Amino acid sequence: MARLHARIGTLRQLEILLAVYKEGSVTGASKALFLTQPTVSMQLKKLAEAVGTPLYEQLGRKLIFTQTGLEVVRTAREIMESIGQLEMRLADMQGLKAGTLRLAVVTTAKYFIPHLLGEFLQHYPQIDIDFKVGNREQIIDRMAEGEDDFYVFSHPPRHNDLNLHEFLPNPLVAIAQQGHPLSSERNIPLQTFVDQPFLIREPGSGTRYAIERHFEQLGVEPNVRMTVESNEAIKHAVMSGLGVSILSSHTLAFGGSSGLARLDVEHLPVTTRWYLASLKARQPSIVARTFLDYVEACGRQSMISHLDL
Amino acid sequence: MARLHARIGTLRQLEILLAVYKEGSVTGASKALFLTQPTVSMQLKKLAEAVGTPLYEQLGRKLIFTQTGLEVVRTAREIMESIGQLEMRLADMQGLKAGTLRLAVVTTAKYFIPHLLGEFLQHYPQIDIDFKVGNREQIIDRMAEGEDDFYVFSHPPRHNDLNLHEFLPNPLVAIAQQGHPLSSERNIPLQTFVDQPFLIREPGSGTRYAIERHFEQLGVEPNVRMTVESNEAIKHAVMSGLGVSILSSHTLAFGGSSGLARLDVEHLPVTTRWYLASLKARQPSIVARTFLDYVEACGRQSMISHLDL
DNA sequence: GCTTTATATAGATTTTTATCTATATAAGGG
DNA sequence: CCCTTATATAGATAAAAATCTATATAAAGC
Repeated sequence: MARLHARIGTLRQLEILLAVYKEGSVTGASKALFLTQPTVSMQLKKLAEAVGTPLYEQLGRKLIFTQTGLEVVRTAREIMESIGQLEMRLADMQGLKAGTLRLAVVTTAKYFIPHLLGEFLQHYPQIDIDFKVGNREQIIDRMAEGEDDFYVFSHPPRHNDLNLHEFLPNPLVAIAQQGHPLSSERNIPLQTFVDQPFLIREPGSGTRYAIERHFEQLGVEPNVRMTVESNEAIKHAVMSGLGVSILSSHTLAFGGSSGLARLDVEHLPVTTRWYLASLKARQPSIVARTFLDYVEACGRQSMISHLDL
Repeated sequence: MARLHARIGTLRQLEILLAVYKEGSVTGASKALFLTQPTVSMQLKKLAEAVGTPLYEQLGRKLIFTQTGLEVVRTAREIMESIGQLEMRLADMQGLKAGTLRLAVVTTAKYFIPHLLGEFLQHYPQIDIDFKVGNREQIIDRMAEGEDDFYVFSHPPRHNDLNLHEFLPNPLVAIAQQGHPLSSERNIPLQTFVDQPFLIREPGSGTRYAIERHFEQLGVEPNVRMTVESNEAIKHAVMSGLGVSILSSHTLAFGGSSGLARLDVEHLPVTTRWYLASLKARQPSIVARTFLDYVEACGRQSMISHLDL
């Protein structure tokens, strides 16, 4: 019986295979791993030789994994998972709070998450953070890969295989240019507000989703003049008088409301919440559990105190 | 982040660790792996360095695994299991009947199992066989490790987590020295038989277990003069006139009855059966399934045809 | 058609892994 | 006490693994 790795390759080769599978290309994987493309190509060749069968075929610019390749990818994942679990168990035994916390957050959460993380890291300086930002739809897609500890949404998808931890209010408030005629009025009729030129986030964003639902329930339709793919761009458009909008208070916190006025409109703010979502199928690491404990114990209070506008 | 195997060692080192754990010693493992003892010692040292903690301590001549060591053993097993599963899936995909069939059989089964295996291997020459022999008690102990595809018993333990496949009759017959006064008699009274000097297998053996139970049910007690730990030794003792005994027909098959006579005793032979037992918790490999199919389809008939005495 | 993107192969080099022989040290058993 | 059993360490060597630079070939895109 041949030595084990003569039959299945080395751990390094399996690592490289997973990177190629993930990136979808040899060149992409080489960049991600800081290697040259020929290194990756050669390692994959050796792995295929060890296994005894081609792992993928090249179709023009695309790599098409063979069934064998997919099975080897699966096993490589299992092995990496076993190793990851070992490291967690060892860390547990050592009472170490070290490792990587992986978060994927919707765009609007990027305004407060770094502050929350900063405070968390003061307590646990050994923890690394891997922090990805995307709109709601992108984060939902990313969840399918299951590589993150938590996903931060204000409107999590309806899933039975998700753990949801509500952790913070996320009020969506009406804003206008500072000095706007409506800015000095109280209890502005909603219809007056939505008749203004209205700026809204792109389809797929949680903020747009919440606004559309709220307006639908109230039976009003905003006078949309511009769809904008960034909270910052919306703020600047409002500041320059292009229209009014509704944004999360979080985008306005930490000094983010200069040049803007909050409008007092009936039926607003839209009351939403922030959730930490995690996959039930994913065993939480110590780091993940530590973060969750921290958020519930003190991170929440700290973030709320920054929401006054 | 350091390269994977810098944190957990190489697959080879994990293989070696498992051998040390299994053999209980560095020297034992080196023999099992056909390596020198210092090689094994060095590889374990490197593995402990990769993991960052001692894996075992030496207490005089004994190795005591640390908790960390046990966790690494566990992960090594998971990894080997994943690799084993991959190989089975690949073999499945290739329609290959190759791999290793692992059997652990009680002593008496060693008389026919090699013949059965020989015929099986003519059909599937790519299959390797790993074949262990022990008495009933030893095989039951071995089952706790769950490393074998099948365990061959005539009296399997009563377990809910076992699959049992009855596959062959195992008649236990009375024997005496060729030319013995009783050898020409028909329908010998049982009491006459058990009054002869009686030779019996050692406690823990399936044959002894079956005989004791049968005699208990019939309310007789054999005149035991010798306990012998081997079927062959019993046969030779009987041949030289030291007494009579009861042994499985299988020990007498394939030319194994020269110098012996079978006695026609009332209430004998004891009718027992051979079982292939497998653990429900263990996913059967293709090879295991193939063997089971073979046994049920033709191996059984072949073995029965050799039982005429 | 030309340029860009993408993988494979060749050749070379460095580093690492795996293993051996020789020896030292310690513990257990008679 | 001496011999045997057992692991660790030192030093050396060969093989394998990992990686790079250079180049060839093919397909896609403009």
